[in-house]
Amino acid sequence: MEPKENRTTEEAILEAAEAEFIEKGFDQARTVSIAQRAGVTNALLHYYFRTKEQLFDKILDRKIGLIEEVVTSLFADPDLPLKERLTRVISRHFDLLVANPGLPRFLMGEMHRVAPLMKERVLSKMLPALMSLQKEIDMDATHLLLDILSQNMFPFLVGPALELSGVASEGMDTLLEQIKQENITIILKRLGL
Amino acid sequence: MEPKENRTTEEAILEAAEAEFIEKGFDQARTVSIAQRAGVTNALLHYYFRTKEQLFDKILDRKIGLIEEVVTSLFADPDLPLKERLTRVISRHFDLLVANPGLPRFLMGEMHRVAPLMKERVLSKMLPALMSLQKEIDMDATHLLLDILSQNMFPFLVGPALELSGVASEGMDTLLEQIKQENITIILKRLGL
DNA sequence: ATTATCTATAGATCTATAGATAATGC
DNA sequence: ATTATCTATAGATCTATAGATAATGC
Repeated sequence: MEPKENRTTEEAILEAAEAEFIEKGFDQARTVSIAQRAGVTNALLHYYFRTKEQLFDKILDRKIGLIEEVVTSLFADPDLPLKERLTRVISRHFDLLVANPGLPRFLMGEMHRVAPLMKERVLSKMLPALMSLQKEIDMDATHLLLDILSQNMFPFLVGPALELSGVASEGMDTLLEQIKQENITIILKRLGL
Repeated sequence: MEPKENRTTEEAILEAAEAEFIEKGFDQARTVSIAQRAGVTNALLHYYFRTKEQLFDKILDRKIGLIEEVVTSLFADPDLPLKERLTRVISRHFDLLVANPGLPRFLMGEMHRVAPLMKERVLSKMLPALMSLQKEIDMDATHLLLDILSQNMFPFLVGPALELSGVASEGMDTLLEQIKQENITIILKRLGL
């Protein structure tokens, strides 16, 4: 048959792969398990994506795209006051993490694979925006950006440990909202805004 | 021969294992590679430690011991003013990380294995100290502790990415000292100290 | 007559053990 | 006569491919 534009199978594999990779990381993820989740034979996975690594790269690419989007949007609207722009960026990034709570752990865990792609895509695209931001603030702009990302990511990294500290899942929504506001306040305060 | 109290071989394996596990994590670590580093056959590794997992647990135990030590020492000296105690704890913990820069990534990466042991050992031991601390501050004490740990750990987690932001390794010492002081300031400021 | 899918399996990679031998303390 | 060490390999586990067959567009 001709390329039946079979989004269904291909997408099913991609979705299953995303879930599996984020849950278990590259090493613990099993191609057979991914195929199973997708409801296909593992041979099909290789038919569509050739190797486990190529499949992983597709997933990683998507995820980095998400971050890229948020972070660069941060530096759009140069007319908006600095304070508003920062608030927005922090807020959007945090919301992204709420929607993808496994992302920080995933990225950290696969840092060796992530770093090069991250460098190529995110950092290079952001350089001009960072330079312009640098004119508006005292501290190092890259440092500030890293601080924002890290401060937002941390609660998700220690998620499992958070349960330890006895946070019931009912109060989770309000707790997250609280943390978000705290993060905004802390960053702004650091800049004297 | 009788148990020749052969610390040399056993310790060699432990040291090699520590390096390998911290570099590569449990999954990527190879028992053969560990044995090689230690200058012995991999059969010996199994002879002394039975399984890869048991060897790993030995290493993990040591590392958690380090953190436990610092964190609990944090709450010793109840006579010292709060500000001094916190400064000490943050400082000691940061120094520990400087001496073990791979530790944060390792712990995060193996969180599933780490969490239970962490809970059992560190948290339970710390509970009384946390309760007493709670009387002295407004915010949640556990939250504060997590903040301290996370704030200190982050620079090491994003270490690879730090290189990206163009930090030369010559200035590393002073940079780290700077970050440490910043972290202290930030935490104290948050408590109004 | 090209693409999609399946079954079966080759091949690679690792952990762990069996079994033999060397070293050492009693 | 017990412990330490070596060589060789069994066994488990996964990825990836070969080769056959079913489905579909031209």
